[in-house]
Amino acid sequence: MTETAVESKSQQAYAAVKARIVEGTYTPGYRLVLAGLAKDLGFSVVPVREAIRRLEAEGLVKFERNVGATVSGIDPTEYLYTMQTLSIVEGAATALSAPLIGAADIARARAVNEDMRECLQHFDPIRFTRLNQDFHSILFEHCPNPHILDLVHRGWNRLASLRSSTFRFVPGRAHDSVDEHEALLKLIETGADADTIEKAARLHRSATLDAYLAQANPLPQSNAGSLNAR
Amino acid sequence: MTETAVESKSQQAYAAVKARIVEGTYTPGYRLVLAGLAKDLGFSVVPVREAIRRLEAEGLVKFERNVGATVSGIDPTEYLYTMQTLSIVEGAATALSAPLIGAADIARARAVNEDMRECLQHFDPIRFTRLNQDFHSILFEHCPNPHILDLVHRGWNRLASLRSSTFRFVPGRAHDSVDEHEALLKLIETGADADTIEKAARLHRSATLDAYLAQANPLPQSNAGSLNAR
DNA sequence: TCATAGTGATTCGTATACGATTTCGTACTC
DNA sequence: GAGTACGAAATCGTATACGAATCACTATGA
Repeated sequence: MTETAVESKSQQAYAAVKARIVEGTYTPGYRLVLAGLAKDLGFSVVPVREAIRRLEAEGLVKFERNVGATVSGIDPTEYLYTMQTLSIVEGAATALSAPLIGAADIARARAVNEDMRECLQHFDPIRFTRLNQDFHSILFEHCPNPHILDLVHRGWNRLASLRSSTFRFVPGRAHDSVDEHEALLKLIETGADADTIEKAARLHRSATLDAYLAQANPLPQSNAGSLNAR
Repeated sequence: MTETAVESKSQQAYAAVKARIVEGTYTPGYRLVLAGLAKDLGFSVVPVREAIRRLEAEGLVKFERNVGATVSGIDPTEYLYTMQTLSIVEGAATALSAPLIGAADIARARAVNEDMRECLQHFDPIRFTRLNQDFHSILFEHCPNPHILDLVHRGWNRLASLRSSTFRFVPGRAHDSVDEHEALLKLIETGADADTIEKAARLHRSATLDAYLAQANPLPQSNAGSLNAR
């Protein structure tokens, strides 16, 4: 009883390290030493090791044999890959979810989007990003295919760990983003077909990516990142 | 020197167990006992444990806390999820690869497809499935986004471990499949736009899924699995 | 006869210990 | 003065050991 139901130490270690990465205690490049983490958390190295390997599988840390683990950096290339992948799986997840999204969900999403619109005034990239995630979560969480849903979560996790908060780099994108959200809601509300919704959701994300690329790399590098160009 | 460069034991254990699963030594439902595997492979349990967790992350085995691991079964639902996910990521990977596929690749793919066509006579599902993977590999391996490519590989891995070899269940599908391959090649050859290629690749796979569903479940269950259904 | 509590066996979870590998600093030689 | 070889420190990789959780079986009682 007392229901300790405490998760395994591997699990605890995983959650703890992940939290510190996402919250920024461990910045990219930070060296994760097994023994150090173990002593810090009060565990032995074995569960910590397992946690690190899990984080590696998710791409939050890089691990090198006989050398050690470091927190993954904001490699712009990685960011591009992650965003592109996310545009595809999130688009699919949103399209699959659409038929299962009820009026209540739409209302909640719309409320969140209004918060975002307000947020545009005294712009706070962190808060805006959080709201953005809330918004999209409402749209894709009903996805009936757990594998796809898992891929979406992984993508968001990576973005979070990259601490990019794209909107910090491209504040101008925020305004368009809010408008696109409303358009997306309208599509879902009116029961648009899956293909249309998928395309809209995908474009919404790759537009953010393109905005980032345009800002990071002045030359208009065609559509290196966009799959839906044309 | 001598360049043992031997992989870590975790890695060896991972490869060994995975091979046995794919090749069918360990059939679905088979119970993977850590101590047993360890003694069998000559390692200690620690590396074996890590290998199992990796396989779990890839979905080849199911792991339950304090209970143990078993080889994932041919749960039809899992098959559906995997195929649907693969249709999406493989479609995207193929579309992204298309511009990078040269004439030589096309020729190789076409040769493989001819083998498949021959194979239709004295039908051998195992060989046909292998050729099928070869064919598609040529089409998506050039994908410049490593994340997406990784997702595709994982999907194929799962299918392999499920040992479904769909064509064993739906031999009638094989003929159409070969024709669709040729059509796909033509699209790539003529430089069709990414969206068209993606759609074709996706449909090609979901058609296989639909054939399986139709066979497994006589009643025409609308489009439970297909995202591109109209 | 069926339900339930108790007991033993099996297997996982984690700690500790030690060997293997890499890295970095230092001294030596050309 | 620059480059190389050697060695010590740091860190990972794996083995072994023991505690904890789960499961299967049996005995007991209603």
